[in-house]
Amino acid sequence: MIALVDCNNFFCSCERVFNPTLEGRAVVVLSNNDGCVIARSNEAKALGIPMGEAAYKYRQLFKDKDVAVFSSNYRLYGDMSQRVMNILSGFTPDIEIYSVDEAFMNFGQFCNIDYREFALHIKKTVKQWTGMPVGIGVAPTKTLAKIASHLAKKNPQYSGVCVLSTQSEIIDALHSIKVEDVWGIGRRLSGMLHSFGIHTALDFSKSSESWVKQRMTINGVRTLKELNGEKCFNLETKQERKKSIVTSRTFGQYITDFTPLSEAVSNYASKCAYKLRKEKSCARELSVFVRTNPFRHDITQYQESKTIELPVATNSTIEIIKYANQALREIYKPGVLYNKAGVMVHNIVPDNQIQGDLFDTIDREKHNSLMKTLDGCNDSIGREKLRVLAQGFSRQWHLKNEHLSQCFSTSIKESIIVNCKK
DNA sequence: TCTGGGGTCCTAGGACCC
DNA sequence: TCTGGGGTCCTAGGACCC
Repeated sequence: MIALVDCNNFFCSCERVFNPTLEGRAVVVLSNNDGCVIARSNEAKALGIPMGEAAYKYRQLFKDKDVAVFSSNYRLYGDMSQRVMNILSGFTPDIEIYSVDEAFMNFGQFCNIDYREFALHIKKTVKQWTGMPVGIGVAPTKTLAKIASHLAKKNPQYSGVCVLSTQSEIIDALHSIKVEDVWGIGRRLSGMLHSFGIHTALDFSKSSESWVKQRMTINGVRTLKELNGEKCFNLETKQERKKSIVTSRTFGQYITDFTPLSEAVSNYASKCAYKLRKEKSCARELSVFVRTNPFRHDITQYQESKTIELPVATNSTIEIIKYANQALREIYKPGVLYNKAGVMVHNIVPDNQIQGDLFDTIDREKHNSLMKTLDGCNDSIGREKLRVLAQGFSRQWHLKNEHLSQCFSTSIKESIIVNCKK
């Protein structure tokens, strides 16, 4: 059996843990730039606030209904996530951290246990130790565990835990789930399935393999088999090396000049380099992209990207910033109202398996030790305090986040620095 | 006025190899 | 009139996930 532990309304719950007055109140968390609604408490869902909608459309409703609005505070959420995952890892090392707020756990190794009792115990422990409410679904496959956790949240009588073990329990569950709510079936495929009269997970589970293969490729077949109790997705317990890393942002205001655009791109490049070093990886390719606001039909649209192959795989901030700017110069067009840019690194290799270059002019040892010092400083005194000059200080591109909560659980060192300065 | 960010996998088709 | 068989690699586009 496989369990899926899923934090309830994760970002909202993180805000609540440190601000109990929010209990019982509608809470929403907005995306970067306070753009879209990306998390809602149950009370906010009940008010009909949809997921992913533009926040400005709901300003009045927020005011009228006294909704607590937060900008996203990813430091806080990342730290809370780690705490929850640490606790789960204490129950079994056989765990896959699937996303910031979800983990699969292998229950197969436990003999003679009552799955429901065990899951309730996990749920209670997480709540007690971190304040985070979770729902748990237990079933023979990952896809069914997803369905079980969905049911655990929707039906109060389950008290947050739903176990699907017998055939009849599974059939009842499949009957109650819409096909578009099945893991792996998105908007396009569910639309197609509806047109064939397939509306519930149970309808879909009865489809023939060849029919599904033809219309939904091999992934559809895997989902089909999983719904019928056959494991196709294994637990990925060890973290694989990332195949690509992206840092991109929508700007708080439009940018036209090269210099601030270059500063923004340099900052994203620096972030990519930092992420690479944390993964002990280097990249052999880098892309930069820029674009205008696609929602503004009144302005000339422009969107371009440029990919550069690096002579030697690297994770040096200095080098990556240099190539990012080289790429940016090739796609920069004056007079354009840019509203987003990003840097992507790919063709990633382990940092100890790098193909050298006979004619390399860079002292890589020196870069490495400089980067170690850079990270050491920034990890202890606060992010990006020490930076490459190209990253600039004007921050014309900085994000709008007018409703940011404190970094309750991670800001101690930074506040010490501030106090020392005072 | 105001609409996020970061990933993965699969397939078809083209180019190329012997 | 008639033109094989088998394979790899790359890319763009589409689909999905959180």
